[in-house]
Amino acid sequence: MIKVLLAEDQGMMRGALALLLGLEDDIEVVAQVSDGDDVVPAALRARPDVALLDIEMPGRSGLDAAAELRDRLPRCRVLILTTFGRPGYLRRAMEAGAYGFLVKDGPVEELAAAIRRVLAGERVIDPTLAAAALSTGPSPLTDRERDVLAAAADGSTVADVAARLHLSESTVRNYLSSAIGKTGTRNRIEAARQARHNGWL
Amino acid sequence: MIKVLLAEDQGMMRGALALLLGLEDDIEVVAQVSDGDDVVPAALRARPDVALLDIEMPGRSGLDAAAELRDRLPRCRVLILTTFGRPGYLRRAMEAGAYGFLVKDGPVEELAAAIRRVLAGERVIDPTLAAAALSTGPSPLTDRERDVLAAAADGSTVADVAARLHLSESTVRNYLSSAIGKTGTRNRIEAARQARHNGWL
DNA sequence: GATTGGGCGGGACAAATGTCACGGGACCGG
DNA sequence: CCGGTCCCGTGACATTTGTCCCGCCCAATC
Repeated sequence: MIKVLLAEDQGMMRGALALLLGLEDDIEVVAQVSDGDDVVPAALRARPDVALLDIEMPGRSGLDAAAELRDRLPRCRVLILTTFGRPGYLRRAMEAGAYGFLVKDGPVEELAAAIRRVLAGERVIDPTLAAAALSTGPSPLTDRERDVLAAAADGSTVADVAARLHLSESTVRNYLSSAIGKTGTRNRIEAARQARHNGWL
Repeated sequence: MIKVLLAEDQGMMRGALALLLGLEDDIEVVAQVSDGDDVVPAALRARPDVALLDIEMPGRSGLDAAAELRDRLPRCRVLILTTFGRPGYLRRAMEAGAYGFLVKDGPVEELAAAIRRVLAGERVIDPTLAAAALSTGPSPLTDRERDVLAAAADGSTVADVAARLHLSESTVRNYLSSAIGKTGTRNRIEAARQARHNGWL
């Protein structure tokens, strides 16, 4: 019996997946959580063989949870299941020690198969996505540029961002400018879109 | 046997829901589509009793599809199933003749129950959401303001928007300014966020 | 020990953005 | 017919944003 932990914030999705996985003879869902912060505690209690993690969740992201799981529960294989096949997400998932990376677009049948393959030690990654991740390259943004861009993405003015990050306005403008330059875009909005699209935020 | 059409672009979600609904004794999924433009043709072929529609899809939105279904297949009850409980979405769903409005956050058990209730002529709406929709009020934006704001939301400059909508730059600036004023925000980014959040785009 | 790159900030400038006041035309309901 | 509202446009203006200089400090690296 393969013991699976399921981390997914959308109730209907989580319920449907749990039900669906429960139909498999060799799979048992031993824990369900809807908040990123609950992943590790639940895993320590339930000791799953495979953790199926969404990335976008309340609390910490599935990527952060994956990294912590690798340290605290190395026997548990992590399988990322996400809506967006962003290159940067895949890269970060691999760095966090994930064994597999699935997008929610694919057919449901893939899921149980991926769980079995991951448990067997195989890596499960969509080849198209892997190619995209490699061709896109790692994020060109420095930590600060990323922070500033993220802080400005919601419509905050330069003054807002400066206050929130304890920087001078000049500094904020400079970081935004270089982020815009590195992303090859024309303004902060396009830069933020681009960075988000690539999974750099 | 209740015949259900399922329109949802995310493969895994669609597959899981179909499987799940298939487990119910009195429900049969007679059609599945992943593109908004396929909804009406598929419905005309399969003649479902209930259409379960996502809003955000490639092709036309589930709301538009709902409106067309009401005209072309009035016997078919529409049930909207969406990720975001935006007040404007609910409002538009009702105007498009939908019988129910579910958010994907809720438990899966709700789904089959909602289908049966909708078919019985009942309306299915989350009370909290209904209250939010009423308190938020209808969109204050005129059609043009909405178009311009939507066109500017992706980082396009005023010149881009003007060219795309065949307007003068001055006009675009004026519409943006009034949209910003009406949403009570400070710039186009906040205005777009606000409008999107309320389901006004 | 010198070079490089990142973090941080200043100043000055052009361009884009947001605001305001003001027009005209169309259409609709009272 | 008149008032109101939306559509579309102008011109002027203040503010914000984006760019390009410059500087200093620090850590890693060669």
